Parts: sequence; C-alpha cells; structure tokens
Amino acid sequence: MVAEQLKSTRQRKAVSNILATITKFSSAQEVHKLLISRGEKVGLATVYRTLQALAETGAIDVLRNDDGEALYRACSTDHHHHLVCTKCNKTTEISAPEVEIWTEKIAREQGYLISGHTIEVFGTCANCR
Amino acid sequence: MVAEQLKSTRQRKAVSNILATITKFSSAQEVHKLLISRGEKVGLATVYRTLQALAETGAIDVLRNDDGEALYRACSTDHHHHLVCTKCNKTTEISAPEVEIWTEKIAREQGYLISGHTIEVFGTCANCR
DNA sequence: ATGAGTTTGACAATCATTCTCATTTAGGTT
DNA sequence: AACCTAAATGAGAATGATTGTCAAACTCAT
Ligand SMILES: [Mn+2]
Ligand SMILES: [Mn+2]
Ligand SMILES: [Zn+2]
Ligand SMILES: [Zn+2]
Repeated sequence: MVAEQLKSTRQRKAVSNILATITKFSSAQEVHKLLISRGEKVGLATVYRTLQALAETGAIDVLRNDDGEALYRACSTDHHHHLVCTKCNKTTEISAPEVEIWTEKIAREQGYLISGHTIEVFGTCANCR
Repeated sequence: MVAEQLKSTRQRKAVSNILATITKFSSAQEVHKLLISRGEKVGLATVYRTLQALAETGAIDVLRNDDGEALYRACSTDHHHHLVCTKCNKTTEISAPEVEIWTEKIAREQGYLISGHTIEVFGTCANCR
C-alpha cells in the first residue's frame, strides 16, 4: 500500500500550462480544444481526468454553470470566491472574511458538520455590456 | 403576441403537490419516481419541464449537486440560502442580510451588473452522523 | 360546444462525462 | 543502460441526465 503518487507527464504539464494562460473559467471540452489548436496532442479523457485530479487536490477551482457543466480555473492559492460574467465567464476573485465567519456560525447553530461552501456572484462584466 | 400563460393541468398540480411534501432537494428523476410510486401518471419529460418552469418563475429553488445534477425544492418565498446535507440532501433555509449587502457592494466595485448569486453551505446533518 | 394555442408523453437524439482495456510511459531499481 | 511495474494515456464504446420531436389530448376564453 504505497502512497498515491502523481507522475509528471507531458499531458499533465500541457494542461497546467494552458490553464496558466486562461483567466476565465473553462470547461474540459474548451481546454481540450485549446490544447489541440496549439498542436498539443492530449486525449479528451486525459483532460477530464487531469482537471478533476487538479480540482480534487485544490490546485484549481471548479464551479458549475447554469447547464450543470463543470468549469475550471487556476486561481490564486488562498481561499476566495468568484464574481463570474455569465456571458464570457470572465472571472474576478473576491474574498470576504466576514462571510466566512458567518458561514461557520450558521452551520454550527444548525448542528451540521461543515464540509464546504459555495459563494459565487454572477453578472455581466463591463465588456459584455 | 399574447402574454405567456401557464395552464393548470393534472400533471402540474401533481408535481406541485409532491414538492409540497418533500423537504429535501430532489432531482427530476426522483420526483418522477415518487409520482409513479404514488400512482400518479406523469411523463418524465413533463416532470423536467414543470420543474424547470417552476424554477424559472422563482416558485421553487434549484441547485446543482457535486455531479452537476439539478435538484429542486419548494422553499419559502422570501430570499434565502441553503445549508444542505451532502449525505441525504436534508435542507435548512438560512438568510444573511449582511452577506446580501456585501454581495451587492463587491459586484458594483468590480463593474459588474449583478444578475444573481449563489450561497450554499454543505455539510453532514446531525442524523447522518 | 368549438377552436386555437398549450401541454403531454413515448421515444429518439444530444452531449458531457465516464468506462474499457490494450498500449505506452514515468521513475525507481539493478 | 536495460529492466520492472504501477500509473497514465487514448480511442472508442457506454452511460445517463437532459432535451427534442411531433402526433394526440387538453385547457380555457369565446
Ligand atoms: Mn469562503
Ligand atoms: Mn442572497
Ligand atoms: Zn463578460
Ligand atoms: Zn443528512
């Protein structure tokens, strides 16, 4: 029972590199298309697996759009939330210590053992108007 | 171009009635199974359409679970958010005026025209522990 | 009761995501 | 450098929630 290990592969590097160049939340399909268009040969399934793995370790963020599709983004490493444009998915990171505290308090009051929370604000960015 | 009108049908009443008896967030598939098990004959597509219609008018609430599936619930009519059990989907409504204000402020500062926001807290309820 | 516009439902079609599994690769060991 | 083996990959099939189709059934204002 050896500990889990993530091997460094060409594909994983390619995905990470692409993510580093994208500022908006993007779907696995979008990331895959981008990779292909840049000449990187990476299978679609691998893109899915890589994004999910990165999200699980907290290396990148995930959220669901209105259609339930998963969107990924390489955000800053500290805890934060998002302001997302519903037209172009442009994203601005936001933080709110006061809200974090409120969240903890509420859950405790209701007898829940908190596992996480979601705070996303949606709207139309200046550009899209 | 007459204004939209929602006709009162047996199926729509059945869906609304069922929702009134459920306290947890449920998927269209679950609602459909419940209807069938109670002898109500309603097509699956109709359940989907009805839930979506109700959600659009704001009559019921929607959220996405980790798998991206849409879950519905007949909540109170006032603005609120949710504390959801990740095991059984038991839901507690919560409200937070301070958070609402913060949300507005943030969006305005960033030049976004707000269209909505999502605030859900997840955890394990007392029962599921 | 009538008729135009809605709604329904059985079933097909979508389509994002997952699964399979034969083949390739990373990275440690001789 | 050659070897080994678990981990990773990818092409394609499979899954499954959700949506589309369209003829038949229904609602409701007249
Ligand atoms: Mn937070
Ligand atoms: Mn709110
Ligand atoms: Zn935008
Ligand atoms: Zn529970």
